[in-house]
Amino acid sequence: MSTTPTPLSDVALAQLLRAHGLRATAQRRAIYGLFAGTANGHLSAEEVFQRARAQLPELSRATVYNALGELAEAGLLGVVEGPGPRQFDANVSPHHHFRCRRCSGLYDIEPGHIDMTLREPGFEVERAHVLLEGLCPKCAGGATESAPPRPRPVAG
Amino acid sequence: MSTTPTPLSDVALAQLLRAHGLRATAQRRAIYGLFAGTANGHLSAEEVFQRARAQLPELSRATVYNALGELAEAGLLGVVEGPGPRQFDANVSPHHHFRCRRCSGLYDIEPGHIDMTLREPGFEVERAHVLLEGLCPKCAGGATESAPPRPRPVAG
DNA sequence: CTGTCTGCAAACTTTTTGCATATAG
DNA sequence: CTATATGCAAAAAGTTTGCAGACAG
Repeated sequence: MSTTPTPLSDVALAQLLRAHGLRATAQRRAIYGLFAGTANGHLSAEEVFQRARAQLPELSRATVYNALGELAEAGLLGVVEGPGPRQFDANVSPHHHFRCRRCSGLYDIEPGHIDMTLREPGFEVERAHVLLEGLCPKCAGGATESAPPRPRPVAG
Repeated sequence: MSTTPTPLSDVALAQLLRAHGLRATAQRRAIYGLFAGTANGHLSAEEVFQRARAQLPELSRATVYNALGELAEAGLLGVVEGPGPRQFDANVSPHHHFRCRRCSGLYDIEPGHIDMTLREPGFEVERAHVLLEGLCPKCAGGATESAPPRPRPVAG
């Protein structure tokens, strides 16, 4: 139940960003630094905004949303959708999640620890949901790879 | 990849609702009828609103949201969270989902068909996410079962 | 320099809420 | 009858967008 507890230096952050094709702006460094630093953190856009603003009072929400989206697309952050605001996850290795119905806390669950009846002690699973994402037969077949990344859902 | 294709009668709908502790109002019958009728449907609140309004022009969105929430809580509908609007699912038996990155289509995946590399032919899985919900050790232990059902997330 | 990123403000989508009226049981 | 559900309208929450100016490379 943990992630890399590596508080990255500002230079290291910049390198990481560039290595992933992103310009190393102060905003992105601060934002990604929150994750790289605090490790196993799950943060919402709003939480990121609040914390990053401590270092960059000028920071705007739009930039936070942009940056988080880019970091996620670049593979530096994971995204967890569910009830309530989207959560961004410092842990990008394949793993799952447990969300508490009462406190809404989000916990990492290692792949090996899951057999649909969860061996992780202490957790009382009431509902398990697997959501796969990718291309459906309609879209995968013959389609010319290039389309709106997120055309407002329609549920086929 | 299917659900009960049973177009329930109005009386049957009413009975079902009452059996689950819900008053059988015209609105709820119309709304739940959409699911019980069209079977394997995944519908967003907005889609439900549009379709149900055909029968009940007075119907309001607030009522749709209320009804869907109650139906879900009663176990008559499943809920699928993800990118975009929440989807309500007529299929309440344990199963999973596949969402297409391109068209956002949502497909039922039977439990047996999933081994994290999906044997369902035609689907190209790019991302698999398991989200478990229930009570975490903090909340399960000693806690006096009674708390806000959905206290705005905080991600512990 | 030049293309990308930022901040601002405004819009948009989805969902929730308060309150008076209507209706199921 | 009475508690519960509805409709309306307004607001909240979360996210996206357009555009002029700033900054990384």
